Amino acid sequence: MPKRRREETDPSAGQPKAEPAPPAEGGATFVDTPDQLTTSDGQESCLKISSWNVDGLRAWVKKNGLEWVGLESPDVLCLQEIKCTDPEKQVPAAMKEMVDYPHQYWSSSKSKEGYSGVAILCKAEPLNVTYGIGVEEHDGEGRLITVEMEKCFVVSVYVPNSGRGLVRLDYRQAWDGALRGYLEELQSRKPLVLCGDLNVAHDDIDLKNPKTNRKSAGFTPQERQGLDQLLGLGLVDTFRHLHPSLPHAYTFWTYMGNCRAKNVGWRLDYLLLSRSLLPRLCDSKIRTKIMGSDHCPVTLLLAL
Amino acid sequence: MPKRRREETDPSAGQPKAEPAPPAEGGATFVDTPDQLTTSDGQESCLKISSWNVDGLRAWVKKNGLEWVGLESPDVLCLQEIKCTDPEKQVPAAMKEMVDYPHQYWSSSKSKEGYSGVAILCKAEPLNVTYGIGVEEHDGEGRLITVEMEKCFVVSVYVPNSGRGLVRLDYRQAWDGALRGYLEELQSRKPLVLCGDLNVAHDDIDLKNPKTNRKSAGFTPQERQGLDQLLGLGLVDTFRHLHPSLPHAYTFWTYMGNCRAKNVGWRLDYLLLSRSLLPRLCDSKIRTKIMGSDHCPVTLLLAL
DNA sequence: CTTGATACG
DNA sequence: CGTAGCAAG
Repeated sequence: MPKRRREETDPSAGQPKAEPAPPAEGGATFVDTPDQLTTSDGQESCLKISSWNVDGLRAWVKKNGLEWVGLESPDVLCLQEIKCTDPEKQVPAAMKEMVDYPHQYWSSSKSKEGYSGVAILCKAEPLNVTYGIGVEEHDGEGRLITVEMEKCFVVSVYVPNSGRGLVRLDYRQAWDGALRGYLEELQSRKPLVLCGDLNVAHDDIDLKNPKTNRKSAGFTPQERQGLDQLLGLGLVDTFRHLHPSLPHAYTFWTYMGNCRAKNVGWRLDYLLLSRSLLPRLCDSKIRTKIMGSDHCPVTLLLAL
Repeated sequence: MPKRRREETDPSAGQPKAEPAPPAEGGATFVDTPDQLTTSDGQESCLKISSWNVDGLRAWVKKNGLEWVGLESPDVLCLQEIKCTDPEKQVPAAMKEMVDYPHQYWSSSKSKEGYSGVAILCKAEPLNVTYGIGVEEHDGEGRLITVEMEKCFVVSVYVPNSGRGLVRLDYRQAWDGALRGYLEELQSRKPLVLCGDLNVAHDDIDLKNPKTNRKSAGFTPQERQGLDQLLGLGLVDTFRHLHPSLPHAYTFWTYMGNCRAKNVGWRLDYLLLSRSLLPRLCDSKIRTKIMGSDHCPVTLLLAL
């Protein structure tokens, strides 16, 4: 019997998931079922990976983001948009001193102050850590860190936003291509988990208002095709794989206009898994209710 | 018997003022005695003028600054550092619609956004209103408004800060000179009351730490001499006139380091009165306890 | 709407 | 420390 990561037993474990039901108030959302702690063939989860676009690490810490980290207790925590130009000095002590996460890796934007930036925190020391995608022109904004584990790579990524008026769509497409090249090479060595804010809703089901957003950053044909091509590398959108037609499941809501209360959101945060690891997938969760940013965290459970 | 401005009778009216006594907690401050509502020869106060550096009008309104205005109910209210680039649009409606103050005059910085700016609000319509000191190079930052009343001019002024490292001390001295010229001419026509943030502590008694601030903006010999020269025009520092050696009486406390709680402050806000009106002086008050800005308001009572 | 950097005090 | 502007999302 594989080692267990906690005491709890889930009565619904192994049962098929319930599909959507309208909530009592606010906009429609999906039902948050209990975590599935085993694979379809009964292997138990032992690797938990979470990802969260924190929209400013320091503000997020003040809003008790760390409390959730303690409760979720992932083995690997990927963060995006930390907005710390100098992580050494700017990351709050409470974060740096978390006893469960002695292995912390930070990357920040060299060009713009207080912009972008990603991190990976690990309970166990990884075999190796690398920063960026190895292409000078795409590695100045602190957008990617890779940690190498025994059985896989884990990547924390913050894909560039195409901007109001799509002013940065061209750059975005260049980035998407470069990221693809990087991941293709990486995956040729070992399977991988790509975690983070891909800044694109893949399909109509992945945002509240697909009709009116076909020309908006995050839902242009170009960006959607970029994700298509990423999946073409043999990466699986784990959440959508488990819930092929589950609507109202979003990970981002703009702060404007009370969108979160109305569940007017976008699914921008993904946990992509190399197809070879799909048999090891236990669950892929969207922690819809967790507050602290304009994004919510997502969590992957693997029997690895 | 002169007309009365309110019902209240003050039991200590006509009595000599009590001088300082250390407070129970926090730093030493002066005892806030009741308002003196008559002149030394028994004429009753009928003109009340208040001045307040609000350090951002919109934030100050949110902090209920208007509530104090309603309670104090001055005939003329002078404000400084309103930080509204476009008063028409940016002054909160609650302010513009105050029924007691139908006559409102605003001036804002044309050069820097959200910087400086002064105002005068009147219960009664003034005979005339003018903006600035009539010198082009000193009238771009919204630093002075003059209203003409029957018996006097009332001026709301925000004197330029000399800045960290005294980077603007030269400009400050030019301003001080130009202000002097303006007031000299004004006073030749009618006595005046100069209200506002003169951005200088006149003497050692006017700030908590004179020793360590001799080279700080607001206490340089140059700035202090500027105020000397202003007084040389025949203007009386009304508060100091009434309390020649009263220490710990400040109108400004930096937000840094909890200075207000410790009464580590500066007396930067003044109510200067043409000497000819001195017989009409009833009282000059520092409303030390009134919150809403890093300055507190000051109030002048005249039998005019 | 919210973060963070900047100017100014 | 706090206000107000800005860029970015």
